[in-house]
Amino acid sequence: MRSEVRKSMPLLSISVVMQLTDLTARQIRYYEEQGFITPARTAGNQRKFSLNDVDILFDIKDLVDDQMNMASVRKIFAMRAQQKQEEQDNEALRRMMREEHLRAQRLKTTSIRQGDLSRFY
DNA sequence: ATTCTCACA
DNA sequence: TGTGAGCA
Repeated sequence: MRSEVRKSMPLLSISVVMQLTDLTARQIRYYEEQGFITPARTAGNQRKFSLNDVDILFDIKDLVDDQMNMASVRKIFAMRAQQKQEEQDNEALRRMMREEHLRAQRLKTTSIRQGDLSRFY
């Protein structure tokens, strides 16, 4: 259909695309470099974007935003996990120290000889 | 005035 | 990705 032709017609300057997509010129050029869009060029080597290009840029932007959100979520989860891990480690350490303390007291008050005590380890 | 490529105190 | 340089 001719709509594809229209959508692919190169007529937007980079400044217009910037305003439309809220992306920086740097980003737009970078995405082209990555092969996501293939804007046409004028005789003066200036980019001319089609509506399809803009459409793709919107998609890319959404994906990038999602990635950032995921990164944020991961950070939060990682911090929580780390915090819990530290709490568990601390608790484990306390238990060990308490065990040590009790054992030391048993050694002090018990009449069992060292040799026999080894059976409990 | 705009955009382009290239490069990095 | 930002940003500034030097062109077209």
